[in-house]
Amino acid sequence: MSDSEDDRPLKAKSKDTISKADDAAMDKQLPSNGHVEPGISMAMGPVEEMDVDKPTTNGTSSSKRKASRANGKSYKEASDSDDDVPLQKKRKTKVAESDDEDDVPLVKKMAKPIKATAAQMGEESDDDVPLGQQLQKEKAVIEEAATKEAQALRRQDKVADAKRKAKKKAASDDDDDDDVPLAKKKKAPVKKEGGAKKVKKEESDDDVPLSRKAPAKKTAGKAKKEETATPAKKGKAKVKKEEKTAEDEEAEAEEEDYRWWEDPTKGDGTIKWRTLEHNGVVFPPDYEPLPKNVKMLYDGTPVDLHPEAEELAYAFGSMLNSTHNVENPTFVKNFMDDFRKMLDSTGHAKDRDGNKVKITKFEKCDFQPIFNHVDAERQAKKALPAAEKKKLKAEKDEAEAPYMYCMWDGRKQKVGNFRVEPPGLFRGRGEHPKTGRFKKRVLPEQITINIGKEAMVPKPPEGHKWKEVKHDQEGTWLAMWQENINNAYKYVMLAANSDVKGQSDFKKFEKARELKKHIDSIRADYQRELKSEVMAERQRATAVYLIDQFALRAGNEKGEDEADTVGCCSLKFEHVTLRPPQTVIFDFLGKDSIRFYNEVTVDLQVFKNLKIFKREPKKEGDEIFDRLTTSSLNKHLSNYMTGLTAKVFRTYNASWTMSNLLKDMKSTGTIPERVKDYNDANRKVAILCNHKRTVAAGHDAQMEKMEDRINGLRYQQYRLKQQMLDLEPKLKKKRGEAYFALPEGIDDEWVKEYQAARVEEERQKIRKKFEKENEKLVAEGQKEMKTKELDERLKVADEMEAMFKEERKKKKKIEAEGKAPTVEKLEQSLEKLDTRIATMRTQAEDRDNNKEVALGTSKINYIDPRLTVVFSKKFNVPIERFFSKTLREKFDWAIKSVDEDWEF
DNA sequence: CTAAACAACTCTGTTGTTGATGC
DNA sequence: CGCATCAACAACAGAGTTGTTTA
Repeated sequence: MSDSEDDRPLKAKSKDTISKADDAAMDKQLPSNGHVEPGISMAMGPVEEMDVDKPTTNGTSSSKRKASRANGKSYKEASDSDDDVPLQKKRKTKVAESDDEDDVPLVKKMAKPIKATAAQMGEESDDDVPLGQQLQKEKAVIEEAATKEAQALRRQDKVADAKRKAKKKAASDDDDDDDVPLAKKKKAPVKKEGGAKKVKKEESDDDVPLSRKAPAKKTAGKAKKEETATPAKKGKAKVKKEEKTAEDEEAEAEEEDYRWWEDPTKGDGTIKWRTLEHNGVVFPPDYEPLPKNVKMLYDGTPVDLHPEAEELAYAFGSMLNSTHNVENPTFVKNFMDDFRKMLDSTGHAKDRDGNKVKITKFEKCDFQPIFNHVDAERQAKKALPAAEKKKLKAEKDEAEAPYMYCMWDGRKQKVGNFRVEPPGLFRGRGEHPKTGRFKKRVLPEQITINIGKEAMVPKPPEGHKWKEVKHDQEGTWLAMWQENINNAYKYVMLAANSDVKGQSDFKKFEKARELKKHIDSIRADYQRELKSEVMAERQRATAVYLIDQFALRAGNEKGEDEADTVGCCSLKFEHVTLRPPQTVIFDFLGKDSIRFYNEVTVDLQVFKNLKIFKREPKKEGDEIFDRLTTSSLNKHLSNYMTGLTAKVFRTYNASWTMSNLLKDMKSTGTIPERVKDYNDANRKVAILCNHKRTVAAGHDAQMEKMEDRINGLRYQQYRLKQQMLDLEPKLKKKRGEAYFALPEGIDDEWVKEYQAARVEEERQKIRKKFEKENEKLVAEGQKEMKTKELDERLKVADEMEAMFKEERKKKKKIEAEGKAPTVEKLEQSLEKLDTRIATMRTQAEDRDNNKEVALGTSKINYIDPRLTVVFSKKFNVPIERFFSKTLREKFDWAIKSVDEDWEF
């Protein structure tokens, strides 16, 4: 097959269309070319329902999905033999062999009859619904799908129409009240102006029409409101700033009872603010050259460096303890490249006699002196008296105070990241090709300021000027620059607890909730399109399936100079392994180079499709979805619902899962237990989203410690039992040998060690106490105690040791302890130990389960906070147990807006 | 008309700091 | 009660997604 028209001729591509014969061939489980693992069918057992997901028509309700994900079992017998059904619509759009042409225009494709759906629906059986009901349901769904499709078509036309109009009309701003997304309507004309403006500089800003017609009209109501509110508040805010005490802050919070989420004028619209005042950014401190006596060595010789070059050496030297970086060849190579370049441009290193030293080889560089110096400084800083530390912090806080807040439409708002990122060595994540390169200091000349037209522009540092000052009301950023490694944009924006961020967060979750209304038809559609003869369509349907079912990310294309990671659309041949009959194994690096590994059971059709997409001549390195891009996917999704994109599915599925888990929960028990119930649900969502973390360094040790403590308790139980025997030997017969035996996992060796540890512990305790008392005595000017006294005291431990020894020798004769011991009393202690062991076990399990799952990300970004508020109210757990202070501020809107009946 | 570039925003795990806890 | 330890938190900066503009 020749791919001559393709830009990347080496990449194999799928055919345009899939013939019936093609499809049929895939049914014979030829080990063919689809990289299929030999059949290992998994045991299939009944799967318990985990949530009350509304069953969807296709038998893949998300409840089953989740269950199958959780226990790795399939939920459906392979009963689906769709390909015997004649696909009557053999309407080939192209000759099968002509490759690489564009696909049929979307409209044409959409017009395809939905008969296939009907046929398919008929054969798939939803095992837990009676047949009669099932058929009815299916019929309804098919009809719905038909309507939806028609709607989608109409919508599409309209959008296209609107776009054409917009182009013609340019800046004219009349609204026709159709369902064309607002953003799109507005964006086109307004951005035109923006584009033109961009060429201009600050001084010509005056001729830019600030009062753009459209925005002015749109926000008229809001503006009025603001006019009355602003002056008063401004005045107060200023007074507050002078002496901001805790009480003031509180009073302010109380009077600031603005509920934007109830304000109908807030929300969409592209104008984000009317007035904006802020003080710009904080620059990192200038580089302070190292003291004269601290120098890096080259080939054993201390060398002098130009301060700019020294800054690089400093950057490398100060992270010598991070072997992960410093011993990474890419990191070292990139660093040395930049270091040498810097040396070339700033003049070479010199030895103490002023002779040039050409630094070339990393092996000859010794940064240890720099590290030692930095480390000493760090220690010194750490060792500073508390008062001193406090003072320094107060000074810093005061210096930064002006940058912490801005005035946004007259309201005081917290700024998120007002500090310009300091220079340093770039640490990409995963195997980033640019790791180790020097991220340069950002100069004011690179920074663009975005601020209100009337506001005072913050002064750049002495002798500098800003790159540009903008008044872009459509942007929510206050300042912006580009970093030199990837030319990535960096923005200074508001903090998460600000109104704007809250609003967009709110919108995000509302959008996810809206998806609920469309999800059934979307699922029905992709089920049908999984069998489309048009390759692009089939790939798209399969991708949507994966995104919906397994919470994959969209997966944009990535460049050569980025870490090699993928998402759904960019999955490659080697990332997906197929194991008949219908198991798919995903194994790839996703965002942040986090491994995504999942063995899942998929619909037979999906399995077959993946096999087709992997067909020859594709091989490792080739894309599975070669006819699909994230934009085409999102474009398709947006036909169902304004603003629907791949990422919305993640939000939707996460919140929907959480919602169902919480709905069914009857959390009783203590508050910690209820919190744990919540966290368990949280964890399921985190696993769904593949939110991982590296196992903490001390985790294993920690687990061992816990295990040891549990065993200690179990040994205590054993001793108690032996004591019972001491009191009542008959018990041995009554309860059986096993009852009195050493617990499993504990042997004589362990006991010996355990006892030795106890004895040692006791000794330490005594010594410590002794020393302390002595110190005190000295401090009071008295004589300290003799070592004899210590020895005397240590006798307690000696006795203990002797007793243990005796015990071990006699074997199983342990005398009952305590005053008036009875079997009953011992029994009681035994039970107490039982509960302690149980709680400790769950604690240990919990910790172990959590070792590589990060709960925070899903809590902060995916789970609708209102669900947490509902849980908190329903089960009477203070919200503080779930949301930290900052999170409570971020989710203020959620905390104040729902009662316990609210549903996602 | 694509593909790359530009732009702006969300999401992500790690790191440094802080506050609670246990001894 | 003072101290050390450790977990929880907030800050951080890199890595995605999405949409628009330009070559």
